[in-house]
Formats: sequence, C-alpha cells, structure tokens
Amino acid sequence: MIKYSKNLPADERRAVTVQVVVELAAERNPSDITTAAIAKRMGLTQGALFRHFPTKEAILESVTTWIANRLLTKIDEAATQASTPMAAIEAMFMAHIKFVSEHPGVPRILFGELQRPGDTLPKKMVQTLLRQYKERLQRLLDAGISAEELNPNLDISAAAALFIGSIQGLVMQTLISGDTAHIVKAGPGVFAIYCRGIGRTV
Amino acid sequence: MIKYSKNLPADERRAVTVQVVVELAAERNPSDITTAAIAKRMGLTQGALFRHFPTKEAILESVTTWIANRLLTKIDEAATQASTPMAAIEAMFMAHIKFVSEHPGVPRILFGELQRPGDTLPKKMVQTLLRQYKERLQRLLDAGISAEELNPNLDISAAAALFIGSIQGLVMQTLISGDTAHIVKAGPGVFAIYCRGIGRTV
DNA sequence: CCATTAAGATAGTAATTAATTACTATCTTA
DNA sequence: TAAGATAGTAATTAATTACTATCTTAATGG
Repeated sequence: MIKYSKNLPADERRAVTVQVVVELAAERNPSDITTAAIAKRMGLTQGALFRHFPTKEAILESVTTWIANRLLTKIDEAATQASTPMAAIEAMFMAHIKFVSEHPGVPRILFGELQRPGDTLPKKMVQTLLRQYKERLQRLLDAGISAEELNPNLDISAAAALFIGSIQGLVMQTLISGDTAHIVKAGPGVFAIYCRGIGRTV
Repeated sequence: MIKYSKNLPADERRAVTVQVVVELAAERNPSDITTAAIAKRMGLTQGALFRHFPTKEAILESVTTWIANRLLTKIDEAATQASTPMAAIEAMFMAHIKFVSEHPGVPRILFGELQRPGDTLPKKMVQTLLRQYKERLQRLLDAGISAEELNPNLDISAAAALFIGSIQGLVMQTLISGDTAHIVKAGPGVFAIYCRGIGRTV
C-alpha cells in the first residue's frame, strides 16, 4: 500500500495526506483530527507532516480543494450524460450520494468548516463550492421548467435548498444508524418524493 | 441580566450554563467550546464550573436533555393544535424551524454529537431524540394517508428522512449566508415543495 | 448579629496540542 | 560513486485543555 510507503515524493505525500484526512473524517468529528493522528495513519512521525504543509490549516485547504474538484467533476460528468434536465438532476443526485457513500467524511468536513467563526480560507472555499453547486442546480431547474418537465411556478431557490437538504438528511440517517451503505439504499426513495415535489404532474 | 449574576443557586447556575452552551454553539463549532469559554460568558472563573458539573461531558448531557425536552414539547404543542394530519405536519415543520432560528446552535450540537465515535451518552441521547422525532412524524404520515391527504403509495421512511433533511438543508443555507433569519423566510417555500412531494394531488 | 454553608476565586496540575528544532536516512544524478 | 537534494526522525517547545485543591466571600436562618 502506497499509504504506508516511506520517502514518497512531496506531491504524492501531500496527496496521501489529503486522502488520510478524508478517511479519518469518516471515523470522527473532523475538528478532532490531530496532526499526530494524520501522521500515524500514514506510518509517519508527526513532525514529518510539516515538511509538506506549513500549517494544519494548509492541510485543510488542500482537503477542501480536493473535495471541491472531485465533487464538481463527478456531478458534471453525471449531468452531461443525461438527455433531459430532469434526468440530469437525478443523475446529479445519484452521483452525489455515491460520492458521499464512498467518502462519508466529506459532508462532515464541509459542515464543520461552515461552522467555523470568522472568515477562514477553508470556510470561504466551502462557501464557494456550495455556490457553484447551487448555480449548476438552478441552471438545470430553469432548463427543466423551460422543457415543461417541472412545475412552472417552482421556487427555484427553495428547490435548490431542498435538493442539498435531501442529501444532508440522508447523511443524518447514516449517522443515526451507523450504516454508511444506507445512503445509497435510501437515496432513490427520497429522490422520488423530491422529484414529485418539483415535477409538473403527479 | 441573570446570566451575569453571581452566587446563583446551584440549579439556576446549571440552567444558565446550559443556555450559555446553546448560545456559544451558535457562534462556533460545538466541539470547540471550552469550559473556559462557557465560564467567561457567564462572568465566572473556569474552575467554578466544576462546582456544578462533575465533568464537561455532564454539561453536554444537560444540554442534550434540554434540547430534547424543549424541541419535542414544541413540536407536540404545534401538532396537537392542528385539525388534520397534513396541518399537523406543517405546524411541526414551522415549530421546528422557529425553534432552530431562535437557537441556531441546536442543529450543530445534534450533528456534532452524532459524529462522535463510540457510544457516548450524549450521542445515544441524540439518537433517541431523533428516533422519537421520527416516530411522531411517521404516525402523522400514516394518519395522512388514512385521511386520504397524502399519496397512498408514499414511502413513509423516505418521507421522514426528507422532512428532517429539508430542515437540515435550511440550516446549511444559513451557514452559507450567515443569516440566521433566512431559515424562517425560506422555510415555507421549501415546505411547499415537500408538501407537493408527499401530497395526493398536485 | 453572627455562625454556617453554599458559591466563587485563586492557583495550581497533568495531558495534549500544533509547531520547531537539529539531525539522519534515502534517493537521484552528474 | 560522490555530492546534493529530498524525506523522515526524535526530542522539545509554548500554549491550551479539562480538571482539582485550597482559600475567600456572600447569603441566610436562629
């Protein structure tokens, strides 16, 4: 396993570090992740981390960048393959819950960053990510109305909020049950109700 | 202000402490709240806290108890005043977002506790709260189907998850915008879509 | 009005944290 | 294969954490 290799090139070490943080965030509250824990998971000493990142904050910045790139790429790929706006919204939903089920730490990291007081760089990055996410969503919802797939009187902003919320609700469910696979199983049922809520006819 | 009074009776001091934690959770990540910060907010020294609570964990237990009692009472009051199951669901939703807008720290505390590894007492208390919440919800949804207000083929479990998620989505929105009043303004729009999603006709 | 007691202040503790240090092992390449 | 660059180690730092022991003050009932 590369994760336990020593003397990795700096860029690989940084990449592995990001992965380890995402991994640890699946197991505990992201704000409880210490630099010692990150290093230990890689089989490194704590001090070695600071050869590759100037501060702990810089690690979180890299993690946020990875999440943003990865998530937006995944949902864009899914959406572009769909033929109708409604199909694109569904594909986006499924791609998102697949990503989250593969990386259960991700929503915790995002939610955690948003809670931080003041204007830290990682927090602003998460806000940017969610803004971009919302833009894509609203574009699709607009297109769906134009294509007469959706309720013409739909409140676009509310529909976007509920879309994000539906995923967050599934995340809550997995936190209650402790079963990360639950989100994929329960996802379609939740989306069906959402779909009915924004749709043209029932 | 009672909060800054000295020499409060022990039970009052404990009550004030709980309020202060809820207050602080609105401003920062709940897991970043230190005993020093709690004491400072009350105009007390840090050591004085431990006259009233044996451990920090015990403070969190009291906070969770307060939230559970308060939230369940509020939604029960709201639901019992409604005449139809659907009206009760709506009243429950509005009561919940009102409570959350008055105490923005509450959903953060609940989400934070759920993330903790292992089986801490506060975590189990939150799981119990959410289970009780879901029970009430599913009872109302069942009644709504019987009363022919709701889609007879409704996936009750998914509908409950989406209900909780819709609130969580609104919370996310407030975290992005930083505007706690937003949740009350945007709430009805989100609920309208939810309502359409579970409803019988459109 | 004073003695008792509950509440709080003061001044600590040990453990943990992110970060820094001087040093060593390993890889690359000319 | 020697020299320089890169990656990691081990020990230590100052700050912060939850928690405790001891002293002081304020409220209250006889």
